Amino acid sequence: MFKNAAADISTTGTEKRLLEAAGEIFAEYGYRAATVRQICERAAANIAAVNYHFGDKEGLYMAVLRAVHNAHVEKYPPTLGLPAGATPEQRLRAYIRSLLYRIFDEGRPGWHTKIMAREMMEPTRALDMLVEEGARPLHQDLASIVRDLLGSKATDEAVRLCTLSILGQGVYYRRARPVISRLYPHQKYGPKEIEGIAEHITQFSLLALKGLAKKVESPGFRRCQNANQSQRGKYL
Amino acid sequence: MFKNAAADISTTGTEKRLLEAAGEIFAEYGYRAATVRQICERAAANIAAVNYHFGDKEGLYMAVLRAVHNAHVEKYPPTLGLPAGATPEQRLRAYIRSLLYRIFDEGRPGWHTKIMAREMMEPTRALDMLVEEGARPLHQDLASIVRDLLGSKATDEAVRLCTLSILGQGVYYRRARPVISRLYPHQKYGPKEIEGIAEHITQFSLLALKGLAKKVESPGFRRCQNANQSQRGKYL
Amino acid sequence: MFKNAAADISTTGTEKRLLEAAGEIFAEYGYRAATVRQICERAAANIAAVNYHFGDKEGLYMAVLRAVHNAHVEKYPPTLGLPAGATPEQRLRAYIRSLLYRIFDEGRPGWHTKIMAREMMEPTRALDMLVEEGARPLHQDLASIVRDLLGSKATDEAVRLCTLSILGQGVYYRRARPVISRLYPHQKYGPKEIEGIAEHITQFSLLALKGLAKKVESPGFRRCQNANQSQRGKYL
Amino acid sequence: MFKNAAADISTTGTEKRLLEAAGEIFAEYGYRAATVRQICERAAANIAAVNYHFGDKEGLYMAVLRAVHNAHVEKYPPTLGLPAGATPEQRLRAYIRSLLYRIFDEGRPGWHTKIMAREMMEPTRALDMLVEEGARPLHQDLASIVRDLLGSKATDEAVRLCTLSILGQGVYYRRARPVISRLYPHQKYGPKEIEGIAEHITQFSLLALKGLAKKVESPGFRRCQNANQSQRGKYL
DNA sequence: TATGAATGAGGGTTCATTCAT
DNA sequence: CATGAATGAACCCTCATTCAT
Repeated sequence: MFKNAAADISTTGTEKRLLEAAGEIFAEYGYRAATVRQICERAAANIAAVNYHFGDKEGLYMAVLRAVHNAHVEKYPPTLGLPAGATPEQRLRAYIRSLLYRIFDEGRPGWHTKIMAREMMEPTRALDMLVEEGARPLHQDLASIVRDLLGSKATDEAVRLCTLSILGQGVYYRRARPVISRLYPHQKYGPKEIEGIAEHITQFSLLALKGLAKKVESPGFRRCQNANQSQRGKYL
Repeated sequence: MFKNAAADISTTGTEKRLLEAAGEIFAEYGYRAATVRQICERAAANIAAVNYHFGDKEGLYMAVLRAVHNAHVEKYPPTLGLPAGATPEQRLRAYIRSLLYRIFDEGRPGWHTKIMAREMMEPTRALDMLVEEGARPLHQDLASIVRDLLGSKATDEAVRLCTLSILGQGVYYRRARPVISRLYPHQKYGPKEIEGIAEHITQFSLLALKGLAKKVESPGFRRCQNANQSQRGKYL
Repeated sequence: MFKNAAADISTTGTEKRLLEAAGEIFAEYGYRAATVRQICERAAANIAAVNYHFGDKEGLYMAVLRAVHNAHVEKYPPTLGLPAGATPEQRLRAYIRSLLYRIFDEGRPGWHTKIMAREMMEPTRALDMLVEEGARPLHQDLASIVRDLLGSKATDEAVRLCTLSILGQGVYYRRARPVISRLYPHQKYGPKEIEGIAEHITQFSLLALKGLAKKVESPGFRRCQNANQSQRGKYL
Repeated sequence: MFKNAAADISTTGTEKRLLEAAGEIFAEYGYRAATVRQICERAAANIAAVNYHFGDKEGLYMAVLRAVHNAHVEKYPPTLGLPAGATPEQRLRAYIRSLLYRIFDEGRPGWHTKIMAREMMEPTRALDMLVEEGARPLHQDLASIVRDLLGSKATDEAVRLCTLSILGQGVYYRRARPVISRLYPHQKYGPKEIEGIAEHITQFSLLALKGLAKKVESPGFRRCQNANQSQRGKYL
């Protein structure tokens, strides 16, 4: 059909510029609102270049996702650069800081977060790949930290719920930014503030996890998870 | 100009059907991708009906937002139906349950959440209204609960961070649903599961808040919030 | 069909307001660009009022033309208010002044000139009426003055050509106003300037007519009118 | 933006056909009433061709004006083909004949006159260009001839008024054609008749100018121009 | 390998007109 | 008599895509 039906390593200059431009524009305007004319213009390429190199608009979008994903894991490696014998607390803090820096990243890998957010809203066929190669490892990394902090008796469900609670706290800062910036107009998000937020989420989550860890060891925790409304009072 | 320049109580059948159809379609496809032709078709109305009743596409969108917002506050009143002397713990639980039911609501008021999510991604001029009339009271309600739980010595910043941490946990279930459902394909979200999630978030947050409340009363907490990396170790 | 298929004397309030509003708007925007909504809005009438009272847009236009024409002959009677024994020179001056005041009239009868100008550009079926009842008498009035000034030996063709030459001078000020105002931006057209222009056209035309009158009486004038290029030199 | 943002010499076949068709249709129906569908149909081009080649309808209109203007000055060069030592009388006659041939031209450059006439009625942004590049030189050419004939003592105002008087006589034949053809239905406008009209206007104007030239040299002419009504009698 | 002219479907919007009330 | 909701055709324009070169 067209040139790059399958993943292809060799990319010409035009192709690179096209990916670059498309990344910016897809991140900024979304898949629908972005136009190939706009992309080609910014890439100083011919209108037909998109169809020639990527088949169609969707092919270009997929290629952008692949490229952005690669750039992302390259800049934010899952190892987090921690020493081998790091404590769960240290690993959690490192994880959260990494997450927040990713979220507030305005540079090229920041496209990843924006495009990911768009995929959540209107999933395309690319979301499966992004989940498998991006989100799942990230979730599993955090889950293993959480498991270490909750203790071996914690159920899988408890680990999952806590994992989502931690991720949710961080991700909210991207998702709700338009609202937050309207609610607190004077708040800035420089490196210092990001560190502050990371520290807060770390503390907040550690306190919760440690509290839960205690409860897990006391009898009745499992029932508590499934408690219906009438039973709820006694746990608080 | 057109018929409904200002808010109008009397709505004809066509107008109602138009609002209904537009609500569904805007929620599903977003403002840009939704077409007036599609909306009119579903509403069994003429193409020109949008122009006649609402001026243009944007006017229809604003009217939908108004209607959806009204239906929303009607179905989920901010009072939460709690008795006067409810404890902060009870109020927090009620708040979180209300939030989650709102989030998982698939019916008409559920459009509110979907449309709100779309506004986050691509804010229109309507977002200001939605924030002022919807998000701000919700934030303030939760913030006052958090303040009660943190104690009077807590700083405004601490209250704000904790408020966002709680909201983030809940909202994540809507935002990340496409990812979560891929990570845990067998998970269902019936009333029982929603209750379970609400209970988890409540417990998680209460443990964290109570832990923080203790720290606030011990000297050094303020420094902790602003701690830089080198100082961080001693708080854990 | 509709109410006013034929000319009707009795006009309700709505009808009058509709004619009034339509006159202004047709004069300003032309038949095509004018919209019935705009007209009805200005007339504070219902949208359907045009169809009810005048059948359709064209019916309204015709009614406007009739009304404007009547108002026109009422304000500018062809008698020009001259005494019985007025000399041809006096009659010519009066005619030209009347013509210019008509042309520069910005009030309601001024619509006549504007609408007439539009009819020239895109004649409708109404033009026949306007010519017969408006333009023809005006031409004939001027032609009789011209005949008196040229003398009895002047041919009909000479009279016609001179008549058109005089009318053309005056009408040019309306037709070419956008150009003239760009060529001479500082020129104003108050009563004083209009008098000046009228005086100029009168002088210019009288000198020409008197010169032609002399030639008519000298042999060879008839040949002059049909002269081909090679013969032309000897007349100048 | 689109292809022809700036003036472009190389025009494809489609572009030429589009200009051709647009010229005819704009001249016939005017800017508003003309539809791009109609134009594209006549040009055997796709609807989107207008957008591609000229940006939008207005861009096409501007391009038509440029093209028509160029064709116009090419066919009717301002030099008029007169020998160097031509007398003012000869230059006036040549000017008027050129004007009339332009006015009665039914071919492509004739669009110029029609479109110019439409611009007068509903000026667009193009009128400025047309005036500067078309009308102003034409006015100035005639004004210099008039000045030669009136003599050096004539005021600028007198020159301007006489210039407009001469132009008005000629232009009237286009503007009022629908009326004139109704008043004198048997009149034809072949080359012979056009020559006759040109000769008449030349004679008419020369006689007037010469008469005025005499007056200018007699004392009191300046007062005559500004004379109010009570003073008018003594000049006739 | 790359271009730019050309395409056709579909976008939102405007308009004069009609019809039940 | 008069209304206003409703209609459908047509408007200009945008878009991703294709094709001959």
